[in-house]
Amino acid sequence: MTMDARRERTGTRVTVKDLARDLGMSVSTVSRAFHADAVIARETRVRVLARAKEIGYTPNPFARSLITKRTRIVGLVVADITNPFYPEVMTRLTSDLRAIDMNVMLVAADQSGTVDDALRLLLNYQPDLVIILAATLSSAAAQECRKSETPVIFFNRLSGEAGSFGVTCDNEEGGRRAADFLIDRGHRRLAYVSALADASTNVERHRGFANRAAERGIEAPVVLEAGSFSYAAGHRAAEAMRTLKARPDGVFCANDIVAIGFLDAVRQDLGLSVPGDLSVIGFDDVEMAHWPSHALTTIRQPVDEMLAATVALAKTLGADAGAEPVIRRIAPGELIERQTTRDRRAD
Amino acid sequence: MTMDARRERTGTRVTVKDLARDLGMSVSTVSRAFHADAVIARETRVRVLARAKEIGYTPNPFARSLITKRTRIVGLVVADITNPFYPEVMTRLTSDLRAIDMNVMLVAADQSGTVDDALRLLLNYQPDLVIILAATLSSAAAQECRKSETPVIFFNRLSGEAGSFGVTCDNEEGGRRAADFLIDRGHRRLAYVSALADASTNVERHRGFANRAAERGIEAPVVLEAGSFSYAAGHRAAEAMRTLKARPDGVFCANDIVAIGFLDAVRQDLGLSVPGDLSVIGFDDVEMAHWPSHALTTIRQPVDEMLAATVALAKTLGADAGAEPVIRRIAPGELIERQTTRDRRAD
DNA sequence: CTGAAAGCGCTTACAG
DNA sequence: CTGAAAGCGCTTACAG
Repeated sequence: MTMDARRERTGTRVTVKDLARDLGMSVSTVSRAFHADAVIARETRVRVLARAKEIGYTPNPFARSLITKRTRIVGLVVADITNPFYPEVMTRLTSDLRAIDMNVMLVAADQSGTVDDALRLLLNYQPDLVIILAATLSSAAAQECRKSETPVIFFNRLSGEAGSFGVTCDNEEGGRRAADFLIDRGHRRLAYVSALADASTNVERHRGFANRAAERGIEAPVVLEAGSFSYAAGHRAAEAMRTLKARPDGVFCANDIVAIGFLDAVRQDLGLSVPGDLSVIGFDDVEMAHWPSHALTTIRQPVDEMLAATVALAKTLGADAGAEPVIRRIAPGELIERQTTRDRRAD
Repeated sequence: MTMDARRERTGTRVTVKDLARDLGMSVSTVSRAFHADAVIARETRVRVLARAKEIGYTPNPFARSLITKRTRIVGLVVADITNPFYPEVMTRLTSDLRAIDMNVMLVAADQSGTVDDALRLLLNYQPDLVIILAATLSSAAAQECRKSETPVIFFNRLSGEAGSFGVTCDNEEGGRRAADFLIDRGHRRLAYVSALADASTNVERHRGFANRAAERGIEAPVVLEAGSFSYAAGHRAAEAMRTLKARPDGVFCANDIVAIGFLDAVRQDLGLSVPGDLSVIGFDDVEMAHWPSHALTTIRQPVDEMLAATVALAKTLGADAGAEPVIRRIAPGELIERQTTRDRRAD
């Protein structure tokens, strides 16, 4: 049977068998050529690899994982995609992971609640690793991961579940810096715009902000509830400011997108001036924060370092799925002063 | 051997064998219960499915695809992620595909050029279908898809390659509408801000705009080269306007993100007023277009319909991979008038 | 260092 | 309608 006839019969792919026959070697030998740590003559490996390239053979990953129990698939679970911080993280993570030969299977959760089903299907593909972006897991879902012995990395937002990995910014420190920045510049009536109430990022940023204010003898920051990490939520929080007896002069928002929604509403609907009447600080430094239309003062999220830490973790877990769970907390980047804050000491 | 001991030995998963033994049936029968079109007694199927649910059995998709040659994987290739139009498309596509039981394997191409390698790896996983978002394929890559008989759908941006599927907006019609809108309101010196020069979306929008202007006896629109679909590119195009002898009074931008970059630069760096000195129209109606900070007049991209068409196509191709290639062109949504355009007839 | 054989978890003709 | 057997494309002890 000619090679072409064979390929016709078995679908369109070249298999080990084809390659072995072509080279006059056994299937075992051919297979070994593709495993760096396999015992095989140097010269044999070279011949196999060369010929494989010529006829376009590449091992079928499904057949391989059936035996090795490793799939080189990482499941990426994404929810809150309206935050412009995530698209970049997603794509960069995907290409960085590809660089260490891991493939990303994407799971999108439009509404919270659907994550569970999606995750279950994902788990079917036996990912070597699951990375959760911008979401948390229900404890049922977390348990399924544990049961299938799939390590989970929470990126940015941490989870209460024990036994999982985490990579996050030191959000509390970020909150403290925001407080210092405002207080140093003469702000005295602080407010925090709170996003998703129990997201770790939200809680920690608030805590750092409030604690630092207390340490410096400033009245506790008022909390304006936005409710989620979105533009619309920031908008709503500004409306809520109407009901306050005393207007805050320094506002720290849970993140940039919330800050931008807040800004737009404060200026447009409340008719106030920023930074004239009040200063606003965000968190993340997403690209649009530097656009002149927003020019938002904000704290940079150390994305590069977070990404690097995540990939390093993925690599470790690739070698040893049973590694000890660890939370990596990375210092926030600098506070970037733009045009939504000003010095009030002369007021 | 107890079930638990067996699960210990074979990793952590329950297999057909386990379930068959548990039920006192053959492996074949159990397998048949999971295929709607298999010949099996109604009652048997019910029993199998019920017990499967109890002990958490679900067929291993890898083992299955080894035989069926269908993976239920769709490869999603994404490039230009800075356009906020895409994150939404990506996640919605992912969940819609999940609804028809297809899983998304993500490939990110940061730079053009890397798509080829990424695609090759993807093809290894034998996706039933590849969807290309915001990118084109090199002809080498396109040929690899053909060779492996993997259907390709181009979403939004079309490709010159024959034999592939396409879902796009009727961009030419969109361009015509932009021209009519501006001309009807007294604009006479038109300009087009061109993004990626040979992207089909860019070419078609420009063509429709220019053709309609010609039909209505208006001088051919000046072309301002932005060079890509990004904020920074729009910014550059505004700078390029400095060298023009006559300033345009009506500008149609290749898409919203380019328009926003253009707007910011026109106002900030050129010190011009929009819509006072000139009107600006975008294309897409991304979420931020309605933020008061931009309030961009734009043409809505019919995302819902495009998504629906893509999923329908995916379904068809799932049933019959050899379906006749087709390009679906969907009428653009309405032109939404906001605050970057005004009526100049009284000027 | 290489090859023959068993087996990963499934599906699907083929008998009965 | 059900079961035994072959086989999908690989990897990996086990001999030699």
